[in-house]
Amino acid sequence: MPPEKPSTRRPYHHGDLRRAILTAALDVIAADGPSALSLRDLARRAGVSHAAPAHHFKDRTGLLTAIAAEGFGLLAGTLNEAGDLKDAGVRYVRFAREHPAHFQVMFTPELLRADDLELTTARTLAGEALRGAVSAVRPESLGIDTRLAGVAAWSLAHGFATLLLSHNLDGPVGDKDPEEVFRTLAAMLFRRESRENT
Amino acid sequence: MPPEKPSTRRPYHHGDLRRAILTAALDVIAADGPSALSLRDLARRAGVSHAAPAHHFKDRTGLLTAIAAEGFGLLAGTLNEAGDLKDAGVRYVRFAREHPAHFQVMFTPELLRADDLELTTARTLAGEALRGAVSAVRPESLGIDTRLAGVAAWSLAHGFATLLLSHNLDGPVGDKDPEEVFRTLAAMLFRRESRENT
DNA sequence: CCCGCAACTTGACACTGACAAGATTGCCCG
DNA sequence: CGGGCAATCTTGTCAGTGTCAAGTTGCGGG
Repeated sequence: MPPEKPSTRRPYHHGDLRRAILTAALDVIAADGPSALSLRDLARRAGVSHAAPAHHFKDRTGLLTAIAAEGFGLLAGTLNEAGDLKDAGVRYVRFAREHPAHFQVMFTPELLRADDLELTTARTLAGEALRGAVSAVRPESLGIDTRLAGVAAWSLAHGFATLLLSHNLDGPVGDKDPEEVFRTLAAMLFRRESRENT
Repeated sequence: MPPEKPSTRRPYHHGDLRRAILTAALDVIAADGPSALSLRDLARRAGVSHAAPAHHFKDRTGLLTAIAAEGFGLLAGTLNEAGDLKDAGVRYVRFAREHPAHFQVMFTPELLRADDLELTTARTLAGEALRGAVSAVRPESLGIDTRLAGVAAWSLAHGFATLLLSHNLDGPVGDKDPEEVFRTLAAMLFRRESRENT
């Protein structure tokens, strides 16, 4: 008898196994962190054999590197749409909240293949987007070195996002909208000197 | 013959296996991150059997939780010695650089036993030290909510430290002293409004 | 002195990432 | 149109890991 049992029988070719494994991996990482990620578990979820993922990502490191590259691409995209620097910061925080798995992996270099081409180019793109947003505020008009202003803005946004994801701001921020809170912080950092009276 | 070969013969009891494993673990984590940590490897380094670590830490999670608790203790100690808030920030950054393994584990909650007593008390201590340093600047005199000022200061220091450890500031900061750079950032955040003329 | 308990060992099991070799299938080129 | 080829996926295997259970060793207090 030929294997015509289409309802239960899986096709030999998954169709889009790469995407399926990526999204499953993102779920696992968002829930339990990168250390909880198991290639065999992802294969089981996708209904394929335990060695199938290796064909798309070669490695565990390869999978995580692909995730990081995708993350930097997404981040660059949203940063490039930002109006001003404060908006860029808000988008940075929003990105971390909407893509926690990407975010976490992007900034854990020991999990990544540092010389991967897709990764490095995507990261460069995101870096340029960030620098663009910073230079738009003309920090030199505040008497501040542009590069330092960039580091300050990035540190503030990155620290806020990181603390948020690690549930260290649940107390202070409470149920307030994190993006709104961050807007206040950004205002603290880049307020003009009030030379005008009052 | 009695076992008098102190040079080659290992005693059955290690002496201070707990500390030995902790420091070995810190080395591994600082070099290759928490995911590279293997209990069996630590046991080998200490010259004990593969199950010996479990007696002191029960778990891999237990070991990491102990590291995090120790880290929060150290952090609380140094923050309590800070003169003002800027100094506290500098100490925060210095702590991250001098104890990168502790720092990384402390802020990776999915690796920790969240309800561990030692951990929660140490973390609370560190949190109080931080709040103390923030309240000392009387942020309300700047027209800023104290709680938000704390979040801002913490975010800035934490983001800077995190980006530093993940080698994301190697370009911008270069070979400059990171603590000095951070001093500049802190000054940006908490400068007074220059109401006085000039 | 001895006995109890903490520190450590030995052994086992299920799970994992990685590799090698084979099976299946879509599809491109003749 | 059909044959082969390369991409995709499977099966089998190996060393390494965390964790548990059960046994050993040896120190210190009764």
